Amino acid sequence: MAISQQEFHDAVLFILGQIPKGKVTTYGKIAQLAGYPNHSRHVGKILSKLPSDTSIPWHRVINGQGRISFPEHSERYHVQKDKLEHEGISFLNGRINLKQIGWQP
DNA sequence: CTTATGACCCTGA
DNA sequence: GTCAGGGCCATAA
Repeated sequence: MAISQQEFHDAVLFILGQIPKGKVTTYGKIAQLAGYPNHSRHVGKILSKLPSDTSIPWHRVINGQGRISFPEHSERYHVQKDKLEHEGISFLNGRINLKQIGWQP
């Protein structure tokens, strides 16, 4: 029996729920914690399929460069940035200091 | 089967 | 610090 992708999906959602308010993490980190180190892209894929009314804090996920993985002109970028700033996370030149507010289990 | 795409990551220049 | 190249894996055509 092949590895269940449902497990990966659930693991990602569970990990997202563990991220404390005011902290952020990266796609690769989530994939790693879920047990699939090389599935960073799939994390984003899962998030892209989440409904807009979800209670999952998807906005606490950014890329390894400390940047939001959306073009600055896009609507999603501003939504995520607004949510993060609302939690007290500060942006410096469009970037987040992962050293400071990067979540570590 | 091969290509193309995607909310990515690591390394080297 | 930024940028480009290669790698990674699942899905769609």
